[in-house]
Amino acid sequence: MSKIQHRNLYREVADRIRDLIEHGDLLPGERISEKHLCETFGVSRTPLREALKVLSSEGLVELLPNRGARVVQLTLKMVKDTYDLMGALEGLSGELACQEISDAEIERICELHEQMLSHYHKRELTPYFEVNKQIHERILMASKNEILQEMYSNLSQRVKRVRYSKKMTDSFWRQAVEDHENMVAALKKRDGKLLGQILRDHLCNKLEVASLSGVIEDEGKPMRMASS
Amino acid sequence: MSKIQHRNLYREVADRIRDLIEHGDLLPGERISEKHLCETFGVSRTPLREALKVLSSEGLVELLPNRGARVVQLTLKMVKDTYDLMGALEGLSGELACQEISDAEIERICELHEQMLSHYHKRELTPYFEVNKQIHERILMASKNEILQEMYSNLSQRVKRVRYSKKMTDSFWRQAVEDHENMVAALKKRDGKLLGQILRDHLCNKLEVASLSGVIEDEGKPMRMASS
DNA sequence: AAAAGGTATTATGAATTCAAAATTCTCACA
DNA sequence: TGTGAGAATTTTGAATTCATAATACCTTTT
Repeated sequence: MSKIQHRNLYREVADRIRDLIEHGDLLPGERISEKHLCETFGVSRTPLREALKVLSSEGLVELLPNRGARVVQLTLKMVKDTYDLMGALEGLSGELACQEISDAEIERICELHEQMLSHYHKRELTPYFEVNKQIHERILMASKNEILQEMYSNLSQRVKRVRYSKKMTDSFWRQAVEDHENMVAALKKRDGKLLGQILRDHLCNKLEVASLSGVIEDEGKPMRMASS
Repeated sequence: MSKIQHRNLYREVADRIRDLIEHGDLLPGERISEKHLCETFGVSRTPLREALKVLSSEGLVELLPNRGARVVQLTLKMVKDTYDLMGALEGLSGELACQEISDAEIERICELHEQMLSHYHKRELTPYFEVNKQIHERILMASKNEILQEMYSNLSQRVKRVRYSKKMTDSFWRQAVEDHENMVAALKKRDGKLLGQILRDHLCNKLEVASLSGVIEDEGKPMRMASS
């Protein structure tokens, strides 16, 4: 692990800690040793502690007065709440996108949609998810609402480290693709209300939450994390 | 200005700075002098700087590398974006509330609604707004989604310091009350979809943004703030 | 008088130091 | 062997110090 560049130190440190959390190198519940992290990054406690404050207000770590910091332990409830929020934000992004998006960008999304369909028909799961993600990202960008984008990526970051088995049953998958067909249609018509509605109800989120049930230790109790 | 209590210093400092910003004692664009604030609060630079980091990730101040901090200067676009987001979050709160709320709490909201109607009929603007706010807050609480509540209050904080004249024309006001009638009806029926829809479209937000046009210096340019 | 260049001052970024709280360890005693 | 009081150690919270970047000031030159 290479030493950190000395520019905007606290921000770099925050980025690195985010990575550690996302990749499961820092486990939830586990106490974060300032000293240890300082040595790993080769920085003093000042920027490290500043980074922890930021991460705390991002909801990634929690600070216990006089007792240091720890990675937030997600519960099923918290993940559900987060996905509900992300759904609402995606809905808004759809509404706004219809007002703001350019014809060229609609065209680009249609192309991606075709690609996605192709992956669907060939049953190529990973590329399907990749293109799927890009479509959602492009709609989010098209909303031209930066605060929305920031909030969405913050929420996304919070739940990134949860690994669940995406049990893509055939009927689920068909439904998802159908949703996307409707999305593209709504986008072409620039029907914001409709696109928003579809995105809010898009089963992608619901599916993910549903599949969580299998990975959960116990309702209201901490969740199992990915170990990498 | 009394000295600060020495417990969770950075948090206290952040609270105090939030107040200063909200009340217009720290003006947008103006550089925040660390030294000055340290003296006012009677703390060292360490907790102050930690507080600034937090406020920065809350979107209240911006940090310029090697050039200190300043209060974020809101533009009309930023305020619009924020209100769009708040609308979406209120919509979600409505959907969730219908699933989670207790009959007693519905009853309580109905009472508040009656109060609000009474203020409306007597044309008591300030009490009307007060009760109105309480109703929205209670629906937000009823969603039982803490992250949603946090995000909403963060967004709310960002635009709090903008003072605009609420030009409550008669037709606007009547429409708002009608919206509330529909909201209460949807809540009683526990029709989440409907309540969400109403809240998203509720003209309260739109109205507020609309009235901003009068207070704005220039599109895309910084906004005039309240001076207190 | 205005502009340019260079020095002095100030403010910020980060490391270090100091104080206080929490944790661990030791050892007496049941 | 287990338990608890108290000392020693570690860790955190906050102030201070040090280094560097930005700003202000002052001189010099045209």
